[in-house]
Amino acid sequence: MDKSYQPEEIERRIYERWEEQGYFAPRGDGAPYCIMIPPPNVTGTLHMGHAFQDTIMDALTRYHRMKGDRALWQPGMDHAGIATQMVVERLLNAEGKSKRDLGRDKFVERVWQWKEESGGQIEQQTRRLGASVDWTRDRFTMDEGLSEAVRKVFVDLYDEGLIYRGKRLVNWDPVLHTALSDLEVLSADEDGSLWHFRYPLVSGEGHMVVATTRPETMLGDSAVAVHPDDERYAHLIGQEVELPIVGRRIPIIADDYVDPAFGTGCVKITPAHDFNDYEIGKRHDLPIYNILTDDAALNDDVPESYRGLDRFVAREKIVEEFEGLGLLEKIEDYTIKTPRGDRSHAVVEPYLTDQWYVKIEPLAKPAIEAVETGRIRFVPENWSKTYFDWMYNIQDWCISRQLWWGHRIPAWYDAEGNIYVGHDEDDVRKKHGLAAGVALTQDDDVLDTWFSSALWPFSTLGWPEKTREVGEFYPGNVLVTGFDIIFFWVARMIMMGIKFMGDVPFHEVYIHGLIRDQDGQKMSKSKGNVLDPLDLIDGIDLESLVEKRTAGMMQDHLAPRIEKATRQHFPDGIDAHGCDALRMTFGALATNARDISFDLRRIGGYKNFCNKLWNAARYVLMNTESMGDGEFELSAADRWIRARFDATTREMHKHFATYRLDLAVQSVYEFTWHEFCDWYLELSKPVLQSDESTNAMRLGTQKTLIEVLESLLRLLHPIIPFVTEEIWEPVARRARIEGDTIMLRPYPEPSDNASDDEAVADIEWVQQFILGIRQIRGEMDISPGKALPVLLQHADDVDEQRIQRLRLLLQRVGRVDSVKILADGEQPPAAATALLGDMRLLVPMKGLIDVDAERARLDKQMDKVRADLARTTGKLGNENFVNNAPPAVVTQERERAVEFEKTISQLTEQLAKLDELA
RNA sequence: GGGCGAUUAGCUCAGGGGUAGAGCGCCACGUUGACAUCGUGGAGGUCGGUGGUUCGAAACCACCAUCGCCCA
Repeated sequence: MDKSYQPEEIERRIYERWEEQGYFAPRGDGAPYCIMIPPPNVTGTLHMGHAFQDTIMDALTRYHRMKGDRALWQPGMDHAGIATQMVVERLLNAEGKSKRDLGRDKFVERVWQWKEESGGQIEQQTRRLGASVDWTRDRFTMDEGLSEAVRKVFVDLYDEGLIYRGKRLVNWDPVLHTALSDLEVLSADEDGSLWHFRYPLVSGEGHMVVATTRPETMLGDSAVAVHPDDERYAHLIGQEVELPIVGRRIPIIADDYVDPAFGTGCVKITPAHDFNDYEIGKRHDLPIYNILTDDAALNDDVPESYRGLDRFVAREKIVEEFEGLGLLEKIEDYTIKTPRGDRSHAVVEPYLTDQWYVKIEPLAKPAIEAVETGRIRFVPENWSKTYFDWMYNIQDWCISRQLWWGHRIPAWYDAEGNIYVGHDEDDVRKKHGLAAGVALTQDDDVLDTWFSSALWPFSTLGWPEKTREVGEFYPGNVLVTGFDIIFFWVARMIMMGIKFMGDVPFHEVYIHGLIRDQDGQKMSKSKGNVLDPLDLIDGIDLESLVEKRTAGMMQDHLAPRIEKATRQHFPDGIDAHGCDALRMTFGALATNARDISFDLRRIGGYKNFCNKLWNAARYVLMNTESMGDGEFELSAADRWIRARFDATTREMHKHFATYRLDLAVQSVYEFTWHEFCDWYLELSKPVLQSDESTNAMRLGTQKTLIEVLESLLRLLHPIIPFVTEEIWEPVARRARIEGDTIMLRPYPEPSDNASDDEAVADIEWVQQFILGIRQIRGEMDISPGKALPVLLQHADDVDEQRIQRLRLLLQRVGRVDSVKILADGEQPPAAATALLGDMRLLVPMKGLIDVDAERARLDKQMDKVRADLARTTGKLGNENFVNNAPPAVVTQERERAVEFEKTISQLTEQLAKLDELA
């Protein structure tokens, strides 16, 4: 073995072998365990969030696979309609072409080409992360099988009346020319104005003043509304105003929606271009005047001088004209919530179009119940609140998109505009008895990308065909995802799963936090703070990193700033850390927090951990070469480390069961480094190296070294699969364990044996002894190599026995040269002191120890103990405490007080001794 | 406006009614036959604020402050 762990070559080699050997496929006859990967979009490459999520899912899958479950981690990718179409359109634009130049078929072909590239990259990245997904079952949302599932669901829902076509106001993206669902629209405060317009009363008795943030929409006004209880305007209700510029007479109506305190209390009503106004229009049966085109320019239903103008140009012109007419009352600065498309970032327009909708309420009801009744559990539990809030207020889902990339809606129209829905044209003709001569054209629109994602838990398993997998792996066990897509995805999977499979798609939803940069900022290309997980694994030099972060920017002007920040944050580029170090970092970050700041400095520690493990293995292998058979004897240290391993195993099971990978990482890190390496390996050295030990003792320790290490590797494997696999092979051979791979060996189970209290107490005593000596050594600046004589005062029988049994450990590990028990009454020489229970460890000072330094050291200890004692006596002096606290707590406090007093008297005595010397 | 969350060591974060924790960073010493990607010792926090509940609060409750997210 190399002297240090070198991950690069090892990782690739091992992953290839795992995949070739088919280890990722479900196997055995254990209980099925299934996780569906949230399919990444084929829009590029995986980011830190994916890598984080993949690590969690892989750890869970490997854990369950090792526990003997028939584990399936289903991989796949999402076609991501709008997102992918935009990426490819941008590529085309860069070539000076548009999608219209290509036409629909060629364009879609081009997107498929892109999908192959991007998908290939994503798969390679997934492999580098060590993900044990079953590649043989890889799926894509636009595969034939999954498309069939989409069509069936659409047709079934339509036939049942749960999908309908309707003319409604939608969120219209005038750049992408498509409808968006509510979820795809992001609103943010932007600076704007509030314009106050005068609308003259037809009666000629003055005017009404309406306030609006959208002047241009006045061309489509159908009414002016006031609150029914608003006395200022009560007499005007039922009268009319004349709409300036347009010249249309529109009524003054009363509606509760109007807030009399806002502006003048008069509101212009534009049913075609505002969601609230649309509702009011419906209530009052107002005419709807659509004034916009698909591009959000004004259409031909407005006065001639406005036709064809962009909405924002028209706005200025309207304001000017009002001013010219003397009808502009005033303009106020005003902050408005501006809705923008989450992909195009264009200001979205409420726009009246024909769209397809899913009637959601009948689907939402059982989905709410599933969480209420606990058939689905959110982890952390809190997220169910978010889920409920949304589900109680859910709106019908607009599922049609005016895109080219996606599942074409399986609906056909005849010349009269009649709608026929079916799996394909033949099916439609058969179903409706349409002759071959009847011309049918298919709906041009495609489905919202989340429509197919909603079917993912069963479409990937082969549904609607009755495959074995559907029976076996549906429902899945847990969905691992971020809270940002609870509405987009989680809720819709639950609805569709219950509807079409008659059961929930999974029983637990583990919601993890979102990875942000070291400052808590969301990682995004335009901020230039994205990290490629592969760069953390393989490392990258500064110039390449700068190049990577600034290439292909949508906004070139940001590049210099990004370059500067990058050079500042990563002056030396990024070191290679290996996949396991990255995975362990992600594991440690998998807390319940919703935002996770990824600080590069954390990963270094886990790289060192891998190296530590590697070297521990080297030590174990070196020292077990000559391991024979025969009689063996376990020492206290052997028994102690086995007990500690057992306890750690218990913790690991608990942490996996509760999705606390952070605590799992902490437990196993602590055990590996601080118990196994720092103590046990050190304690094993005297046994292996001393002439005093017997063959049976040596063999006992050798067996313990190899057995605990082998088990430890299995304990760690779900989190750091590569290094554990690499080490496991020689270790397992040495331990005479069969098997080609650690990943199919059983996960350690805690033993049923009672914990080995005697051995634990022995070793804890040894630790206290050695720590006492080390403390003296450290603070007295005595070289670690210098062996010290130690005298013991007040040693009781137990101490004496332990000294006999454990002397070798004290001497070798504590670097103690001799241990001598002072007889009662024997006068000790001047010495530095450490306390171990009632016993006092004395290191004679002659030539070694500075009296003042020792006094300072003891004073410090004294201060601490006195403070402790004061707190304890304070408590005990409080009648309420003694009467009300649980007896065990009171007893504990009393014992503590006795301890502290004893310690104080010992320290006092020792300080007096020092004074005698001075 | 409604909802949710965060505030603990210099940094990143665990914890949780009974003596404040980890990793990283920092200081000192040290090449001890696994590991200098290391070892040993050490410094460092009145747990955001104010009230309340309690024998006891960093933890539970209320309010406030600051920051953040989601929904109108």
